[in-house]
Amino acid sequence: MSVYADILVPIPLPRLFTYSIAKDQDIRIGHRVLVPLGRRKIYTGIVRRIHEEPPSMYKPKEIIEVLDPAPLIGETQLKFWDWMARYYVCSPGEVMTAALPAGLKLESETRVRWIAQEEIDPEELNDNQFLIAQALEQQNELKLSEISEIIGKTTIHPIIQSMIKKEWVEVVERVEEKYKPKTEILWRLAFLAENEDLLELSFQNVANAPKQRTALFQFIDDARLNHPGRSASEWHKKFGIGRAALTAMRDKGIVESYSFEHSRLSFNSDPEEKAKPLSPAQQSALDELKTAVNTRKVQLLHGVTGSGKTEIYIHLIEEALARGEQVLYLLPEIALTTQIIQRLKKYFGDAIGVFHSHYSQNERAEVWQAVARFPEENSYSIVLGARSAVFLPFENLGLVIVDEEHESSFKQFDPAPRYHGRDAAIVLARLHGAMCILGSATPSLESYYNAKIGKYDYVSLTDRFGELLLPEVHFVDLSKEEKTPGQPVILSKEMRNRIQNTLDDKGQVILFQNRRGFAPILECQRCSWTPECQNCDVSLTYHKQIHTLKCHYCGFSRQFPTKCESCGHDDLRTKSFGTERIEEELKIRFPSARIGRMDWDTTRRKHAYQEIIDQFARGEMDILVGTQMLTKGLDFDGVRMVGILAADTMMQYPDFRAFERAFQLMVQVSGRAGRKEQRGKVYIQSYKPDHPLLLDVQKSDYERRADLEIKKRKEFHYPPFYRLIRLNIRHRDRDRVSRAAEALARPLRKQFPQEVLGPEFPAIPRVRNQYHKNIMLKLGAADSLNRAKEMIRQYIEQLKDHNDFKGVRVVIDIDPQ
DNA sequence: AGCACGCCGACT
DNA sequence: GTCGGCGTGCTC
Repeated sequence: MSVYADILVPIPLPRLFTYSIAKDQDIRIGHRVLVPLGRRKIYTGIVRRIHEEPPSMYKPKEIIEVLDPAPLIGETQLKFWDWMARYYVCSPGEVMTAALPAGLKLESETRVRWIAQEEIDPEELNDNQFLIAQALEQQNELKLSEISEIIGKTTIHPIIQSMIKKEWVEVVERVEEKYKPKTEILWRLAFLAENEDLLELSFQNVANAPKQRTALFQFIDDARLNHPGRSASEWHKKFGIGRAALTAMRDKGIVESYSFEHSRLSFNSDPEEKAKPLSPAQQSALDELKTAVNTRKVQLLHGVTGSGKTEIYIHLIEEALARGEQVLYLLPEIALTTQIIQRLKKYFGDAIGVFHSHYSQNERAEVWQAVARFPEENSYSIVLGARSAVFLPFENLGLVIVDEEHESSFKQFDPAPRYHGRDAAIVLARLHGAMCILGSATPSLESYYNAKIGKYDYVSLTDRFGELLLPEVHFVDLSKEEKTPGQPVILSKEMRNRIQNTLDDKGQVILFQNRRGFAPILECQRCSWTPECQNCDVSLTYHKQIHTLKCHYCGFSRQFPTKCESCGHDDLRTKSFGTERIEEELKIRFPSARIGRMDWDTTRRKHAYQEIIDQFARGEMDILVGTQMLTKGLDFDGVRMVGILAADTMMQYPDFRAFERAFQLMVQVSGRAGRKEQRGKVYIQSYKPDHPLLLDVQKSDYERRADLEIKKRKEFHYPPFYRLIRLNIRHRDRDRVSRAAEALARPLRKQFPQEVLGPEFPAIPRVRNQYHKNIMLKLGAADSLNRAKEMIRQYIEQLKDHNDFKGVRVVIDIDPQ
């Protein structure tokens, strides 16, 4: 009886493929295998099902090789992958691509090789063939991409085919092990240190060479301590033994050099500290959270900045480790700084692994393996990571922490799977039966609402630890500011004075400007009135080309107003300014101050972000200007003052989450002021200093603001009351996109009346020569999410059958941000 | 995602 | 005529 396996391959295909298993192959579910796919490619696959049903329509190919002795992907992981593909409506292959580090995904590469024995008469070759032949003389083998580069063409297959026909070249498929262990050449004693005879002989051999004699003593000491050996550079630096002495000793047969494989990860730091005792408030929060050990209900920990959430996590982690369980600690990428890593390493030493998108593929493969080894030696029981850490091979996960859970950067945007790290972590915890804790100083409305209706438990920690006081929040009224016509006020007079005073007192200043301030929003120069959408409660965006105001959410558009509809003033202008401009202004206003900037542009280099933070922390900078990067996980003791320069643009951003985000950002930035002893000061520039949102920020009244926003969400049919699905339609032809989007929207409107927004061009309608259009679908509690997804799938299928819509791509984004 | 196949406009 | 670009469909 033949046995078959359904294999998952890392390409965006809707189905699994069936292969036959050879008699001598020991294959189980979750095994990593090598399979042929298509004419010549070879891919890494994962075994999903083993059965004895021979396919009737085709003859299955055979599995080439089983890559590991034991299955690499566990049962729970496979279930998690399935959930993700189903929930986020993507192919299982796309999930596999995201989940498995590239170092563990072998893939074949086509190479062309010269095989003709005799010399070929150049007359016989055409130009392209000549170029390839010439290149193959230099290099034995060429990749297809290299050939395409050499002859400067994209279509190269016919040329290669013609050369194969003449038997000049052949193509070979090479599968390379992508993961490469890091190796180092070490020097050690060539024999056992217990061998007295050889020792004696060796000493005679180096009698006339003082350097070698010194070295020999060290080699013997090392050997007795089971030291693996030292590199040539270490011999030189530490003991002054040069390469010449080493090679001389090798020639005499005393020492040897060998290649030593060592991990990129270090397993040599032990915990230095025990968890600190908790304050009464922290202790009671901890006790409340621990009820989840039995209930397995998601816990929302609402703890203001400085309340010591991390300490509580440390206690929970200790307890999970004591139970022999693994821990996953998720943070948004930008909050994953060395500050938090080092802090946790102090308590847990080598037990903690870090997983980051900045890591190389080899490092990621090693972290993967170190998690998989659990609970053996040199393995990770705790992982601190960004969202992709949810894919690590946990077998016995007992605790999942998602800190800064409100951060929208937890959502993967492109490519698929477009998953939310927090939501995926909650599902992962449920699959493992693990405790799940969401932490934030400003919880997302979704989580807060879930806590309100009792789906989650709500634990609040409102005292700042160790007498820390909430910062004092003051407003600067920009409407009272004298201004040069046509120029926005960047730094008001009062803001400049406050900065000067802080600098005079040797305090540091943080100035915050949301990058979103670039969205062109129309504003009255007298009363700061801004036109808003009649359906969506958001500001309209000015579109210069068509001189129209538009809502990016529902697509509503209106004419450019001739005068302010609030005060009748006729001077309406678009306003926006960014961090770079602020930096310039500061340099002019405070020529002697040392000014730094932290935004997307200045942190693109690999360590730039860390360098800026370190410089600022060491007090080598007086003023730091930046975007929301400043809000995350940074504790600076010297900061006396925080300035928020454009509170209004944050609130006017055309998005239903604008107020939620503005509140979160302002509260989080304010939290950077005055960590110890001194009460920090926060100054907020605004044209509407009496805006209720700003007053909530001033009082740090999260709950009032959240309750209010929740009411609005309910009224305007937004999450958490309605689920959103965004359909993104793309094609090179603008009109075809519009027609296809309309054709897709029509059946949706019929099926879900009132709840289809768009189709609309996004703010940037053309990206990389592709036009985009979005349809937003809102699903109420009565609608079944699965039914809706199935329908969308069908509609997209129907769309593709239509001749006019050939080549139109539709991307589905579930719970878009 | 690759890759082959086949259609069609541009140049030796 | 053939070369090469590009759209379309298939991969166990």
